[in-house]
Parts: sequence; structure tokens; C-alpha cells
Amino acid sequence: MSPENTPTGNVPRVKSASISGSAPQSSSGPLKGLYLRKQDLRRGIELMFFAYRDFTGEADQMLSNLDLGRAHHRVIYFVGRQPGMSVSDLLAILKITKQSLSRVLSHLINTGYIQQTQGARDKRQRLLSLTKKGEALEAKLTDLQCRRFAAAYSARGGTAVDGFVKVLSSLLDDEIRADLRQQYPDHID
Amino acid sequence: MSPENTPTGNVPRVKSASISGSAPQSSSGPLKGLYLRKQDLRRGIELMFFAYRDFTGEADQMLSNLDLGRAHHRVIYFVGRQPGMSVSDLLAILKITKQSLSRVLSHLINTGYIQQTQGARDKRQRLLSLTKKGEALEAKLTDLQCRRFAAAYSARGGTAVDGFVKVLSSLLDDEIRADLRQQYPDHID
DNA sequence: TATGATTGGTCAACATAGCTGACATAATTG
DNA sequence: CAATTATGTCAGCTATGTTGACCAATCATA
Repeated sequence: MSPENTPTGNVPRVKSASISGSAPQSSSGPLKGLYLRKQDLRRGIELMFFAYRDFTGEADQMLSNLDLGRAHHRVIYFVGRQPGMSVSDLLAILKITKQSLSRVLSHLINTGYIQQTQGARDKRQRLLSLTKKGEALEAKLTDLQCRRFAAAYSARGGTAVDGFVKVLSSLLDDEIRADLRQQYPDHID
Repeated sequence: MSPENTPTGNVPRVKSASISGSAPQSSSGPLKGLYLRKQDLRRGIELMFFAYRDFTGEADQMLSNLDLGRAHHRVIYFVGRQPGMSVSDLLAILKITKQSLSRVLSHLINTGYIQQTQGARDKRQRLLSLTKKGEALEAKLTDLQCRRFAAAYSARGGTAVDGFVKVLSSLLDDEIRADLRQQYPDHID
């Protein structure tokens, strides 16, 4: 409760970081390497934890009223983003097993949020898309999250948004960043 | 697979955003409101999803080798950050039920990662701290995540880090932001 | 001091969402 | 035709969240 911070978080710097300069520990200007103090890195860790939780919280609430969970949301979101995608495509994005996906996807199909059509070129494929009902839910959920981002972006401005996107991109695994760059070139700089 | 993006993600802007200007849809400079296009907001949503997954991935791997999960990690992390915190404090941070916490915490105590001491002022409290073993694990896990942040921060520079922190802060629920500001004043700007 | 609130713990049961392993069917590809 | 691929399914396990009920120790206060 009291604001006594970590005892290990004062002066020390991260070893493997390429910037090694021993800058003073004053405040937080854009001074070389000053943002690599342990306490700054921990701030990043903690902000990711809290922000991710809050970012998903509102949607989780709305979903639970419909007896759906976050896993359903992900499916609805990505199918909505790229209608006509195959099950394999979705598995590659979500990185879960087909058994896990199957449970969620079957439920969404049975309850009329998602529909499947046989692939034209490859008849084995089940191409996924949202029904009207699914589109309506996707819109409500995405709106909720977009509003949060729009508020944050507006409050902080374009330069901050640019930095936000850059740092998040650099936090990705190299492999994922390459995938994203290929699929959505305007996502990654 | 093909880079055909969302059909709904081209020109339209978010309605409830305070910035309503109909700016041109050129590139991505710090031009007023240009980062509030639906596609930019969706980019934020998606980057949060992928970055959070990758950010936790390495630690999850290390934990699973020790038969521990992400829930154990959170406990170890926050107890390490603020040794001597009470169970209530931890519950307030994690926002889970005491029954959920109990399962994880008991295990960490039984396996010697965390120790409890009776509170001096209030003898009902069990003040939590890491054992040597717990400190060692915390250091390994936090190092792993700090390295990722250090690499990202180094790659993108102080201005980007500043924007990253600002936007993440603004994504928080107001209540959480207020809490963080009180507990860790240097976390939030 | 007696009472009520707080701190922490426990038992039991349940839900969600991941996992592995094994197997099946249909369609494509060589 | 044989091998591979895309998808689905059954069965069972694990981790981590949830409710609800209840208990003991301690603190705060009327």
C-alpha cells in the first residue's frame, strides 16, 4: 500500500542492453539510455499487465452476458477482420490447438454467429465468415475497444501513438513481426 | 493468408472520438486525428493482443519447466516488487478472488518460493516476501522480460518510449490509473 | 469488556480455455 | 494409387478463474 518501491530498482541498468552509458538518474527526458533503468523496464512490464487487463475488461463483461468468453471474442474479431479465412489461417493467428479452437468455433456456428462455406478452389477448406448476428456483435465489441483506443490516442496525440506502435511492434517475437509485416504491411513500420 | 484487409477498415472514422476532423487518408505523420481511423484503432487492438502474448511467452516457457504457471509468476513478481506486502494488498493488485490466490500462494509457500511473517502492527496480517529461492526465480523471470523491453526501447528511442508509456497509461481504467498514480507516482504521467 | 468488522484461510463445486493423444473423413497432390 | 493436407471429433487432463459457505484470530469501538 505504501509507495515504497522495489529495493532493487534504483540505479542498476540492464546488462544485455546495447546502450551502456551510465547516465544520471534524474527525470525522464529523451536523454540517451535513460529509459533503460530497471525501474523503467519494470514500469513497462506492469503497464502491459494492467493495460491489457483493462483493455479486455469491458468486452469480457459484454461477452459474459451472452455466455461467451474471450476465446470467442478472438475468433469473432479475426474472422470479422478477414472474412473468408480458412480454419488453418485462424489457427495460425491464434496459435492454439485445433481442438481448442473447435470447441469455441463449433459453439459460435451453432449459435449463429459464424457461418462456413466450402472452399471453391480447395473443397476441404471451410471458409469462415460472420453472419449478420455475428457482424452485429463484432461491431459492438470492436467499437468498445476502439473507443478506448480513440480516447487514449486523442489524449496523447500522434507522436505518442507513433511511439506506442513502434515499441509494441518491437516487443513482438521476430517471427510474429515478420508474419504481421507480410499480412498487414501497414501495421508494422 | 492473402493481405486483403478488412473491408470495413478503409476510410471511416470512430464516431465518439472527440476529434472529428475529416483529414485526408494519406500516411501516418503527427497530423491531427489521422491516427483515429478505424484501421489505426484496430492496429492497436491487434498489437496489444500479439505483443502481450509474446511478452509473456518466454516467461511462461521457463515457468512451465518448474511446474508453475502465469498466475504464480504474477504473485512472485508483485511480492518481489514490494516485499512485506499483505495478502489484501496483493488481492487488490491482482483483482482475483482470495480462493484463486490461495491456491497459487499456498503452493508457492509450500515449495519454498515465498515466506510469510506475521504483521507487527496488525497481527492478523501475513506479510509476504520472497525467499532466496523465490528471489532467484523472480530475477530470472524479470530479467527475461526486461531484456525484451530493453531491446524494444533501445531500438525505438526515448521519444517512442515516452509515447508508449503515455498511451498505455491512457488505456487504463480511470480507477486503476488513480491507484497506480498513488502507489507508484513515477509510473504515470 | 462485549460486539462487530477485518484479515486470512478452507472446503466444495463449477466454468473456461488451454493442452495431449488417437483416430476419421474428404480432398488434393504427386 | 499413395501420401499429404484440411478439418473434425472423442476422451481426458490442467491451470486458473468463479460462487457460496463457513471458521478463527485479531482489531476497533461503543
